[in-house]
Amino acid sequence: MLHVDLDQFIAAVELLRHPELRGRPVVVGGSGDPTQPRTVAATATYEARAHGVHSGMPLRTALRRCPEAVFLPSDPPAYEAASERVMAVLRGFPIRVEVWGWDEAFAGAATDDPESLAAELRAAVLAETELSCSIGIGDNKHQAKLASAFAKPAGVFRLTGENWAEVMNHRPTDALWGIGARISKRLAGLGLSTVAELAAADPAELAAHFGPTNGPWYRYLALGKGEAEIVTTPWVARGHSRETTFPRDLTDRAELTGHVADLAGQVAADARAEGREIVRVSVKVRFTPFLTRTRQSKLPAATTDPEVVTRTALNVLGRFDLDRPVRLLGVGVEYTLPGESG
DNA sequence: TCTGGGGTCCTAGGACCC
DNA sequence: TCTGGGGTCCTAGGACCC
Repeated sequence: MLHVDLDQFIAAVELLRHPELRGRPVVVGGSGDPTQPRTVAATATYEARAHGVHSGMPLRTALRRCPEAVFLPSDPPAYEAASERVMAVLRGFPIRVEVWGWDEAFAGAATDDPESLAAELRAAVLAETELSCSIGIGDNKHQAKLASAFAKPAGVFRLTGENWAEVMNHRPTDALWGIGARISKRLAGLGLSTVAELAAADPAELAAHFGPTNGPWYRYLALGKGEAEIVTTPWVARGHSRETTFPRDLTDRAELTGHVADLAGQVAADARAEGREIVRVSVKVRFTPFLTRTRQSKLPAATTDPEVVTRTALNVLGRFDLDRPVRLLGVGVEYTLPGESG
């Protein structure tokens, strides 16, 4: 099992289009206007990171920290196109490829020498797309995914059952793929701070604290286990959503209604374009300063009718207390899955 | 650091039914 | 009404990931 991870993907694509910016601090995000409030960086080059800028940072903060940085707008179609070229290169090899977002893929192959295969994949991707990637080798997706991070930049690393304990045991639990800051903190509260401690924990006690599925699963992760099957068929989306953070808070009822109607129209059009039927509509409202609430409604029957989606979204919006300023509105839908009846 | 947008899965509690 | 024990559906929220 291999995990292919493009190095600094968005920044690398932008530098291919703007070679004159190589070596300069570059920040990509939003419409590229660093004075726009409530917009964050999608990525930052190493030169910008040296000034303390990182992805997720508000552009206005990035501008303060690095006034000489070049700010570029985010251009998803360009990243999509670059991703397609990379995946096409991978599919040219006699391997099974499972695409995992723009800049990642898992690959399965029967080989005695995964390091050589990884080196060939890296060389081919670089030669045909000018993009650098790192490759992790593991017994399963979890191990391969962590290994590719250790391989960065532009390298190959192997993490299997053989060296798992040696490489991982001393690390904090949030080093595992699927355990974030919150769970890691709760685990630490139970005296489980390292991967080794979590691996040795009592599954029943974990289940009591984190639920019957999640608790024991965390211990599995600490033991280096994980999904090992490559799925080459395209992913079938469960649903789809659209949301907007407004540069200034909204308070006017008619404006809120208008935005929700627009968003509902978009998700309905998206569903139609994908040929999917809608069974549930949800509305998300983020109040100032940052309180987020959702309400949802199951439709009496699956539909593709934009009018039904919009009417339902407006109904759901009506169930909120809208007496506080609103900074974000979102509308999401859930689809029927193939094989389910509408 | 006044904190994007788009996803997935799990959990808990209430309603309802037998 | 002095009120057991499920099972299922639905909703809201939390956590994680890219």
